[in-house]
Amino acid sequence: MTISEVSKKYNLTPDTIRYYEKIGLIPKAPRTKSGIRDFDDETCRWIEFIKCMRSSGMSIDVLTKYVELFRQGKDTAGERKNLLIEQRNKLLKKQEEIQATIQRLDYKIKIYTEIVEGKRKDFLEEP
Amino acid sequence: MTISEVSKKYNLTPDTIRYYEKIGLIPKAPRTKSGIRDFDDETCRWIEFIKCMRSSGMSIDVLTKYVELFRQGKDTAGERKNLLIEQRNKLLKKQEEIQATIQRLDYKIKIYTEIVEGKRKDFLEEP
DNA sequence: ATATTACTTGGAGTCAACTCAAAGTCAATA
DNA sequence: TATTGACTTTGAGTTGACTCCAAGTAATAT
Repeated sequence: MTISEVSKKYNLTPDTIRYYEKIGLIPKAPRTKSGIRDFDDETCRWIEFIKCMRSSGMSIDVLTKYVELFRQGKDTAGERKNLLIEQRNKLLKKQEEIQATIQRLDYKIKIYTEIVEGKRKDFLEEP
Repeated sequence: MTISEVSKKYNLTPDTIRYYEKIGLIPKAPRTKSGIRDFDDETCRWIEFIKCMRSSGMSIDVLTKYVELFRQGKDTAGERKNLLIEQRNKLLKKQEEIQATIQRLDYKIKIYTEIVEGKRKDFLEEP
């Protein structure tokens, strides 16, 4: 698979994919004899994994650490597990923050609906 | 309230609060005769509101837009409502992404637990 | 009266995560 | 054979969101 095919498949720009490879966030993709990247399944799985993790806001720093541990082999399984647990906890916290914000937005949207429908004229100009 | 008091109350640095004021993310705080900020309740409520919205990852750009509409008065209530709805939808999407990532992490953590406990020796070195 | 401390400003610097530009290579087509 | 288009690299530039610095002022403590 060429970089542009992978780029379409995962909706990442070729530049981003090359950047991820450069910083060690995904393995170095195999190359054709003329030096062009020819992505194999394993590299694609890494891209998909990284994309999923990044989409939740996980930092590149943490992910490169994970990838690095991975490359060091099975002895680092425990450390990788701890890293993932820590990140999961961060995501849970983030989820709570988002939940709180959504609830607040729901309330404000309700108020705005009443205002817009003219059912509430006593609107205090408050955030 | 001085800036350092507000800073402690909301766990934001004074620099961040000044920055928020400068870019119009919060109203200009009242000043003492010697020019020092003396935050009132309304400004504090804005800070708290902005802090909550920012904690969910909402962009400064969108929030300044909201604040700007707010300043334009009640005619913009409909537009503000739409803006909030759009942001709520974004947060819902983000929440789903995080949820998907957490589930994936849960699975991986389970696998890692088995590996660490020696219950799984057939581990394929896959992301 | 001087020193300390907390504030003020404008502007520069930092960091994460891309994103773009320039110059070059290679395979395929007109 | 020449051009086209997709790839390559290195390195610089951008964006968002702060964060820090230097120089200055004002109120308070010694």
